[in-house]
Amino acid sequence: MTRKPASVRRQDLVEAGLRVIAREGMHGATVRAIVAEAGVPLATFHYIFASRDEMIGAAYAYISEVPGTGAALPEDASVEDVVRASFLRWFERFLEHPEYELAIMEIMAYCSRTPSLAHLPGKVQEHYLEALGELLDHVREQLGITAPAMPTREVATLVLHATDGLTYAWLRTRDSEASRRWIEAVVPMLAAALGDER
Amino acid sequence: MTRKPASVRRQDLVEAGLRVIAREGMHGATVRAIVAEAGVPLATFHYIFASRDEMIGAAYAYISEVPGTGAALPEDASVEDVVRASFLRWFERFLEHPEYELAIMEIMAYCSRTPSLAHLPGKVQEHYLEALGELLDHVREQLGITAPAMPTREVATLVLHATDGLTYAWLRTRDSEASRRWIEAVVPMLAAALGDER
DNA sequence: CTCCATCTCGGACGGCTGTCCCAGACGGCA
DNA sequence: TGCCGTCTGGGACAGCCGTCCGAGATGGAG
Repeated sequence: MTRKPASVRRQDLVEAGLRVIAREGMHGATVRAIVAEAGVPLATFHYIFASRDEMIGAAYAYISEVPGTGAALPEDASVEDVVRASFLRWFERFLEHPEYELAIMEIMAYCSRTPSLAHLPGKVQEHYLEALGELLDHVREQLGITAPAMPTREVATLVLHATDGLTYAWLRTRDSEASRRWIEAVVPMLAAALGDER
Repeated sequence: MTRKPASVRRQDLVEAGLRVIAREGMHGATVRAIVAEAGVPLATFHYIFASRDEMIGAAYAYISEVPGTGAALPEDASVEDVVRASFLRWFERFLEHPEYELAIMEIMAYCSRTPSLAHLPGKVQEHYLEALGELLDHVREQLGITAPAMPTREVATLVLHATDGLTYAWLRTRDSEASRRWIEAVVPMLAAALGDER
């Protein structure tokens, strides 16, 4: 086995762990399955992590560091057009790897059940809201919105709840067409909150 | 042990299973933990269920049979008032046992990972939408709404996504005040969809 | 009362789990 | 070159897992 510093091994294992959880679920993500995915011997795992829980926590924290969807806006777009395009782009990316969103949901549930990890979901949410807020501010600037109907933070909350609701519902039904219809209905509401007052 | 017909034992075990999942999570809901909760010997479990998975499926199906929140409307209420009151009542009930919603989320994830149970989440969602639709029609009738802005089914979808989003987000943050603020922002949108056109 | 379907229940099975120990191999620095 | 901190990796541990067996208790039907 090629010799690697612990920090690199750590990231390898975290990424392998996420792949296994996405493929097999939290139930099948045993230490042995993860080291097999990473191609390292079993004992390496506990050389890097004190426990399996620590690794799960590291994986959950790792997730929220992945960057959001950067946006490239068309020239003469309305607020509604921009919101629709952004939301749909997020959704299409979601559809490429829905099992990852299921994995994130499972990890969240596991963390909130585990005392030593219970603080993480709140931090992840905070990270989401911050990243979303920056994105929204950027969009508002580009669209020349000067008298917003709602503070950025509140709009970010609105959007996050929307993606959360869509994620949960889609994972139950796997009905992408229904999801797109729902997006179509929600976009005007989000656009109204993002745009200028009245 | 008092002698009971299999059908009653079955329900006992399902309810005990739900209690254990709500308390310990799917991870801790072992067959042994469930029979201990129900107060029956281990072998009884496999006398009733062919496998643990079968019991999980039965538990998930059992959930969607629990009735929704019946509503008692005030006399001269606006559409918005009714929507707000209904949503807040649902939320207060949610807050009484949030660990049950977490349990349902975990069961949903587990089912959608397990081939023999993968069809259940879709059925549960269908059941939700149907029950919600009936409730909404009832509300519309009482409020004298004759030219709805949106078909019932679509409004039900809107509401379900809203509760899903709130559930997911609250479970991360456990911030009830933020949730109430979000409800306040969403209620007008839902009311507009529920009420008469324009 | 007798019979038999139904239900109870202690115990055991192999397999898998997270964690740990310890000997050994590597490779940068003195 | 020799040393020593860093990393590798085989193997083992106790414990828990889902599932199964088979003998015994029960109680309503005939």
